[in-house]
Amino acid sequence: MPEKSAYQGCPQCSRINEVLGRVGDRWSVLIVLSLAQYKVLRFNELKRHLGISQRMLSLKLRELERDGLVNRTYHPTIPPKVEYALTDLGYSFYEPVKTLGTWALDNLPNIDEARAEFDMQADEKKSA
Amino acid sequence: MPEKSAYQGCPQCSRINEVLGRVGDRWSVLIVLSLAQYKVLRFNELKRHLGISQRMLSLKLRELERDGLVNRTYHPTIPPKVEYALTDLGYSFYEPVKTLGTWALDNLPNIDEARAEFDMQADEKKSA
DNA sequence: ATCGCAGGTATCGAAAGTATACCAGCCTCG
DNA sequence: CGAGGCTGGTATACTTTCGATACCTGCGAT
Repeated sequence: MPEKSAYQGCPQCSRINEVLGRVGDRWSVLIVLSLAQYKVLRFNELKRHLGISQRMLSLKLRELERDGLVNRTYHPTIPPKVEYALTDLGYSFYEPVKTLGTWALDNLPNIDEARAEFDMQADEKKSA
Repeated sequence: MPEKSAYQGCPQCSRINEVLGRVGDRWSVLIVLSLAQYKVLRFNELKRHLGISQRMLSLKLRELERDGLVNRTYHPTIPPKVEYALTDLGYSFYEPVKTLGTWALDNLPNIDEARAEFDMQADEKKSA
C-alpha cells in the first residue's frame, strides 16, 4: 500500500513553512531590503536595481502587495508612474530580514571556504 | 537587437542573492531551526519532524553539509545510524533565522488578514 | 519468506523561475 | 513623418527545481 502520508511535520514547522513559502523567497527578501533602503521605488527602478526579470518582479510585487507588505501607488500621469513602498507590516518584516542579509554578507566567505574544502575532500576520495 | 543584459543588479544585492540562493530556502531554514532546537537528529527524525520528502531532505542536508552549516556523522552500526548537528557556522546562522522564524509565527495572522482583504477588494472590483 | 525500518537513490510529472517577445500610449530625434 | 525609446506591464516558450512515489541494500523480528 503506497503510504498515504498526509503528515505535514510538527505544527510549528508547518506554520513557519507556510509563511516562508509566501514571503521567504530570495526575490521577496531582496525587494523588501531595497524598499527599506530607498523608501520608494518605481517598477523599473526595482527591476534595474535587482537584476530581476520583469515577469518575476511583477509577480512578486503583486504577491507582496497581497500579503500586505508592500503598497502600490499608481499615478495616472504621462507617462504612467507606479511607486512601491513598504507598509508597516513590511517594515516589521525588514527587521528580521536585515539581520539575515547582514549575516549573508558577513558569511559568504565562510561558506565559500567550507564549500571549497568539502569539494576538495570529495575529489580526494574520488581519486583514491 | 535583443538586449544582451548581463547586468545583475547592484553588487550587494547580487551577493545577498547568492547566499540566500544557497541557504535561504524554506527547507534549509527549517532544518537549521530543528537542529538548533534538538542539537542532534537522525535522518528519519528530521524527515518526520519536518514533513519533507526524503529526496529533498537528502539534497538539502548534503548542501548544508557542503556549505559548512551542518555536520554529518555516520555510525556504521546495525542498523546504520546517521546523525546531523549544526556546526559553529550553522549556529551563527541560527541567530538571524530564529528572528525570522519568530516573525513568521507572529505575523501569519496579519498576512492572512491582509490577504483576505486584498482578495475581497479584488472580488468587488471584478463584480463591479 | 515476508514484512518492517534504516538511509538513501532513481524516476517522472508538476510547479516555479528565466529569457524573450510583444503591447499601448506618449515623447523625442532625425 | 516615422523609427525608436520610455513607461509598466502580459504572453509565450523553455529550463531548472520540487515533490511524490517507487525502489534498493542489509538486517532483524514475526
